[in-house]
Amino acid sequence: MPEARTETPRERYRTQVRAEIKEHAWEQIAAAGASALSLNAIAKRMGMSGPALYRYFAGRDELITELVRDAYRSLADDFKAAAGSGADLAGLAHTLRTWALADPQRYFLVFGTPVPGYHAPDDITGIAAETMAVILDACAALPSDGPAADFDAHLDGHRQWAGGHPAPAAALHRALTFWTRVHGALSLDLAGHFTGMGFDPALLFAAEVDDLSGR
Amino acid sequence: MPEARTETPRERYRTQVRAEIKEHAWEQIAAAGASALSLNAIAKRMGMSGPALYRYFAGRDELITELVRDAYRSLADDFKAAAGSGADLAGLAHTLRTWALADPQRYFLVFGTPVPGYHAPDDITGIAAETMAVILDACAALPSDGPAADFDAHLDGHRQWAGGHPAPAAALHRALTFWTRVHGALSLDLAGHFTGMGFDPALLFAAEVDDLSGR
DNA sequence: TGTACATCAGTGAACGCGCGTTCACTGATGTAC
DNA sequence: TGTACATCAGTGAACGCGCGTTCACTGATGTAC
Repeated sequence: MPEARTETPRERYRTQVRAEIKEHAWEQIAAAGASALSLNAIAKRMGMSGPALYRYFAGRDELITELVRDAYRSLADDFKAAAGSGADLAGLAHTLRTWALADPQRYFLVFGTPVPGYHAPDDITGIAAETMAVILDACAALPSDGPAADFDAHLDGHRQWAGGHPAPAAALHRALTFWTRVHGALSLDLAGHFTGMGFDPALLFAAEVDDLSGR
Repeated sequence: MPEARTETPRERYRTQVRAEIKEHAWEQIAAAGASALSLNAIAKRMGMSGPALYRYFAGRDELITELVRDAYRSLADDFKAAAGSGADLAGLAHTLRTWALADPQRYFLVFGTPVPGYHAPDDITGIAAETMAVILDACAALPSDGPAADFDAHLDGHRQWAGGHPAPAAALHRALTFWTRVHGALSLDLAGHFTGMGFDPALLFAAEVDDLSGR
């Protein structure tokens, strides 16, 4: 369709440079953590002057927010793709672990130490909800057995976070449990708290996933 | 005993000022995170000039390492005190949660986003081992039931991290599981990932602890 | 008890650095007639 | 196809800031005789 609003060369260039800036930002974060991210350093690596970046981002804060958004987006997309390929809860756990190991500092940018006073924009919260929805689906698909925990009753009365998902309370509970357990094993591993202990963190993670799926 | 080597006034003053510097450092970390810790800012708050702090700490890095060490120390002491008062595994979980909530940024200094390239001194690893020993004792005291997980066999062959603790593999497994689950629920909570979701994070934590203790 | 000396806490100036960000400007690229 | 103009990417200088850290120095506190 020739009438379709197509990108001008300038626009294409703009989005390409923006992407390149982000790539360098990620490299810098991977190397020294998010707090060491510097616009000037990025510019230098790209062979341009510092102020040039202000053509593409309003400032450092906007760049970081954009990186956070991209990180959430990428995780949500990975989850949806996994679910689309028929992944169950264990498959989602594997997806999260792979995503985290691919770039630990990206993981920590999202799930690590919060900066006091920072609040994520609303649309980012929305992307996080997409991810949770995939988990909820997977939990609802599992047979719910065993005795109901005390917590289940509370969840039944406080389920707005599930965005209207019709899953039974036991499934909501399992979704939250999935989230916390998987992050517990992952974050301690990535933070290096298992190094030198001798056992294989991957097996500990697998054991948690087994326990989570078959109960 | 009058012969006991007693502190000179100067030594007392020194240790007191060192402590005061650390207190201001913790306040600053609580307010803006560890990456915002600044020697000059601490000095200003104490009404002294920046270089004065170099009488007490070799530099910023030494101060931070000392804070990390104190944090580990304080957690290990709390655990030992709890165990000494007869706390079981659930009691230890409560101890950890209380410790974390008392100063979330202290928690994140120890268990949060790692700085790439930083390695803690050996004595800190030793303090962490003290904490783990308390957990292992509590796990060994619990009746071990249920079927052995695949992971247990691996742990039996890789138990040097337990420091010679004679607990059976199932107890080792439970100790690690305790550690990861409790951190999973805590770190997501403290990082604000549950805010606005509607349910009570304390109840989720309690549900995890219940599951951990009675199985 | 008093004097001479050593110790040490704290100061102020200075160094060098990198940061985010603004501003006026140049030069190339695209658009309109 | 060519000319006039608008758009916009990128530069270089500059501002103000706070940082960690060093250095030579002052002045008070403690020690030895």
